[in-house]
Amino acid sequence: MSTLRASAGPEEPTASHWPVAIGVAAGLSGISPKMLRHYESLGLLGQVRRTGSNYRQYTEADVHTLRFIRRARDMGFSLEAIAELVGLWHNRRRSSAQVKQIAQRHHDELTQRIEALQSMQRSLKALLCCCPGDDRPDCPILDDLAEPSR
Amino acid sequence: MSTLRASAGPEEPTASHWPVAIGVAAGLSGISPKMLRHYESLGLLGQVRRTGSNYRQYTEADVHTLRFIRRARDMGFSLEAIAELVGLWHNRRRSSAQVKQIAQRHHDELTQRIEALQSMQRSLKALLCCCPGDDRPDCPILDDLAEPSR
DNA sequence: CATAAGCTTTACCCCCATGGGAAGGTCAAG
DNA sequence: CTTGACCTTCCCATGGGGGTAAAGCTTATG
Repeated sequence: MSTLRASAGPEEPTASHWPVAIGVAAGLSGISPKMLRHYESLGLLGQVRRTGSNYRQYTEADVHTLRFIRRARDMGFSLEAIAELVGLWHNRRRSSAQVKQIAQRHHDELTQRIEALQSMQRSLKALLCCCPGDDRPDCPILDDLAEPSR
Repeated sequence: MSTLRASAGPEEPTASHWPVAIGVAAGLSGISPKMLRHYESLGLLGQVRRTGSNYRQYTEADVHTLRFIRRARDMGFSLEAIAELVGLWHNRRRSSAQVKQIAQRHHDELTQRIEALQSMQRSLKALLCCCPGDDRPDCPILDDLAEPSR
């Protein structure tokens, strides 16, 4: 056990000492150290402070932002959209309309992706129900892929 | 106009002379030359014949396989699954159960992906309907991303 | 025959979001 | 001091493509 890690329990919601090292920030935010470095390189976090030996030091505010990012990612926002959302979150002169527009755009993209997948699934289902699934080679799935019936 | 291209109309379903060059095969199959080379490097097509000057030559059977691949791709099969499907298609000792298993697995994966996207969309919708979308900064979307209400 | 246009070849770099791993520096405990 | 966990940067891989460039081949035209 290293004192760099959170001292209390596993996945404790609060860290003992601020600022914290990347491993602790990862545990607290639910984002892997790998991704933390990546997000930083993409500018999602601004500049993270460093120790004399170049270790990253995450403040409580940083970890708060990371949790924000994590939840946005869980909703499927692209990293580009997340960067915009974080920017608006930290901007007091934002309008809720700006935020809503980003969210609405993502919602519409989700609709399109869902419909595309559902369309594939409908085609697939139509073929699946015709296939006997037995030991013989005759298979309407392959037949349709070879030359569609339409 | 080059005689390497299909001679009759645009997007004609049959080519004049077999074998054909990659551009013609691309037009006939609906797969870009780039992807034809990529699929070949992945072993989806076996080895394509070459001319003395190293140009690929696609037979009618090759193009038939390419159309098979194209339709499988349109249904969202992974290239790995497509490789299996092509193998079964060309194998007289296959059983339709083998094909059906691959298709069923893909169907289940689609179900999971659709459900994941729908779950995101539900969360998003719940936030969207609470956001006024006006000029003021107060935004329940940002509030929820910052600290989820539950 | 010569040249230009258009095709093909290989070999790169890019996108998304994420993961693995190497090579080397740093730090606390035994 | 050694061990081993942790950190740093950098490269490579995924899937399913996109593009770009330099070079070579083929065909049509003058």
